[in-house]
Amino acid sequence: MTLKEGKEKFIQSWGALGSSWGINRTMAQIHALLLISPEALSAEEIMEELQISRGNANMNIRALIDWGLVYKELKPGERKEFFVAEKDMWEVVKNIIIQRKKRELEPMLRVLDEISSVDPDSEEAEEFIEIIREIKLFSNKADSTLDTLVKSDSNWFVGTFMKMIK
Amino acid sequence: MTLKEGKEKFIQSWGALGSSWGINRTMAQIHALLLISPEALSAEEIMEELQISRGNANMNIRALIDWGLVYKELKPGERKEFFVAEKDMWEVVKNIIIQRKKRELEPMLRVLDEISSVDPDSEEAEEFIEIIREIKLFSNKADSTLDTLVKSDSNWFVGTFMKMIK
DNA sequence: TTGTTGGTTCAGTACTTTTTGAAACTTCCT
DNA sequence: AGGAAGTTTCAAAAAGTACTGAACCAACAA
Repeated sequence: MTLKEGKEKFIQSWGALGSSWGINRTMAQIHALLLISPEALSAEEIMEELQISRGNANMNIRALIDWGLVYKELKPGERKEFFVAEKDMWEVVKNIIIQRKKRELEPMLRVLDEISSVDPDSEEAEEFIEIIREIKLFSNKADSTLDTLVKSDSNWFVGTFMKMIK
Repeated sequence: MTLKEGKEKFIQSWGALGSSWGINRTMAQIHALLLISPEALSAEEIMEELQISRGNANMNIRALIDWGLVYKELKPGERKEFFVAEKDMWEVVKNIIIQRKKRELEPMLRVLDEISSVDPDSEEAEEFIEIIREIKLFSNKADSTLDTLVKSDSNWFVGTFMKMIK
C-alpha cells in the first residue's frame, strides 16, 4: 500500500467511526488528517486536502477545538492560523469522555432527579419510581467512575488497570 | 409531577440520549417505554403509546432485540408477540459495548492492520507508520479492556471497581 | 377455502443534519 | 482611509436518515 492510499484509508475510516460517535464525518476527517500530519496545517490546506468548503472547514475546526481534540497554533510572522491535533490517544479519549459526560450524562441525571418527584399515589407509580431509582443509582456510579477514570493518567490505563483487571 | 408526565419526560429524554449514541430516537423511546412498563407490551400497545406506525414499531423492536436490549415474550394462548426490556442497567450497557465493539472497534482494528503495510520508503511514510502503530496499540488495549469489562459482572462494577479506583 | 389477526417489507415521503458559498467582519499593513 | 489577507456567519441547497402506509406473507379458525 502506498502512503497516499494509506492516508486516505485512515481518513476515510476515522470519518466513518466518528459518525457513529456523535462526531460528524467531516469533523472526524479533519481530526484524522491532523493526526497523521507531522506539521500543523492551515484552514486552506485542510479545505484542499478534504475537498470541503471554507465554511465547513471553519465550523468543524472550531468544534474540534471545542472538544479539546485540536489546538490552534500561531506561527510567528504568519498571520494565518495553523492547527494541530492532540496526538496522545488517551488524551483524545479523555476529552471525549469529559464532553459527552457533560452533554449527555449530566442532563440525564438532572432529568432523573426531576422525575423522582412523581407522586407515589398508586401501585404503578411506585414501580415507576423504583425503576427510575435504579437507573439513577447506576448513572451516578457511571458518573463517578468516569470522573475517576478521567483523573487517572495514561500509564495507569495502559499498565496497572490491565494487570489489575486480569 | 404526575405519573403520566414523569413517564413522558423519561421516554422523551431517553430518546434524546439515544440519538447521540447511534441508537435512533424511536428505538430509544421504545426501549424507555418498555423499561418503565411493569408488563410486557404488544406491538399495538407500543404503536399506540408512542404514536408511531406499524412498520416503524416493527423495525425498531427488531433492532432492539438484535442489540440484546429487548426480549420477545410469547404468552401462552396469545398469538400476539409481547416485548420486555432488559432492566438490569449493567446488562444493557454490556450489550451496547459488545455491539459497538463488534461494529466499530473491530473494523477499525482491521483497517489499522491493513494500513500498517504502507512502504516505509520515505521520512514521511515512517512517521505515518509510527502514528498508526501508536493508535493500534491504544486500540488493542481498549479492545482487551472492554473484553474484560464485559466478562466481569455487575457486582464487580458497582462494588470492587469503585473502591479500587478511589 | 376463506376470513381474520398479526408480522414483515420497502418505495416514497418527511424530517434532520450537514455543507456550501457568498457576504460580513476583523486585523493588519501602507 | 483603503486594501489585502484571513476568519466567521448563516440562509439556502444538498445529502442523509427515519417514518409511513399499503401490499404482502404466515398462521390459524371457521
